[in-house]
Amino acid sequence: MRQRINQIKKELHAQGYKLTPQREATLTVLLEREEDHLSAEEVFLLVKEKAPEIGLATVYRTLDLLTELGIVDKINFGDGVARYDLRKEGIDHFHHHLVCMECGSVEEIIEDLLVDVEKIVEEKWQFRVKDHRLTFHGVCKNCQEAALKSRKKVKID
Amino acid sequence: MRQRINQIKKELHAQGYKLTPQREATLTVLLEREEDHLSAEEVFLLVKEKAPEIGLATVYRTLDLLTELGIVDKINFGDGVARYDLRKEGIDHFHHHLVCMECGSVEEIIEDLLVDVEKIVEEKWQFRVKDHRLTFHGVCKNCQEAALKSRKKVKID
DNA sequence: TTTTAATTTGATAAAAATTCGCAAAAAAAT
DNA sequence: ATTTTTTTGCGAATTTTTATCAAATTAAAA
Repeated sequence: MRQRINQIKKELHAQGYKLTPQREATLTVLLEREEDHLSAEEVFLLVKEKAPEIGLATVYRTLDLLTELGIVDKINFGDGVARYDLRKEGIDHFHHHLVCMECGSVEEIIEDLLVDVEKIVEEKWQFRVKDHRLTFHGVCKNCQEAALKSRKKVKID
Repeated sequence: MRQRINQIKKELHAQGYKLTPQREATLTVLLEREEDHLSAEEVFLLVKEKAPEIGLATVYRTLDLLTELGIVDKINFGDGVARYDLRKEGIDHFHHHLVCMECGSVEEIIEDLLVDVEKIVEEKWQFRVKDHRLTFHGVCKNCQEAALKSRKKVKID
């Protein structure tokens, strides 16, 4: 993790920005909760535990900055809040989400499923693809099983 | 267009809702600007031209209702506003977007590019896919050409 | 056709998320 | 040590969306 932060520190410096304590605290939170998809507010609350003096605006500014540098992805699942997602090391842009319509859970897929599709888009629409967002909405494994169980229960009753 | 509205009227009635003049005006706007991706505010202004007495809240309510019934898709390109997009007739969910990072234009693709990908997701992650959102970010044809031209110009200067 | 009940609406207030303005603090450059 | 630049924290302001509620509209019942 230290190493990862150092890497990002370099990227910041390369663009003329500094790794301030506030920015480091924010990054630490993002790293610690890499699996999650935190909103700015959520990041703020978590950072506050480490550095109580930090302001919400600073968190927003930091997240903006990291987004601009391509260190995090700003995503939106349609619930009215922006969420921030640390990019995996070495991976350009390929990472997708499975959003469960029942329980709201968000699972991540780190596999590139779109190589062929991108090729089609580039050729057929003459569109130079730089990045993409792919989200599937549906029912996760858990909820499928839960639904099955509760249906069985109803039958018994 | 009349026909399309009538079809939707039936869908509304089937769910116990009425096609009020306000709702019809909203639908008309959505139909007239099918190519665009209007925000609630934009829809509101356009509807106001036809029916000046309409309130913003009603437009929001109507768009919500239409979203719930699956007549429109609520999408979010990350610019902080929800946009609403009439679904094509007969087409379930397959429609994607090309968002240009230079000029902000949004092009629509009405082709299903994800049949294979969905199959993989269903199998590998045991996730029952109901819908998806796929957006490509990149540079549109126009901007590519413009960039080419301006580069040539610089060379001449 | 009048009465009654249920839906829908418009206006405005309220809420939620994000950005702005600006003086103070911190860091870097001179 | 001073000056300049960046960054921060705070609160106010903005923006987008939702909630409230009485009035208007529509459908149903009598």
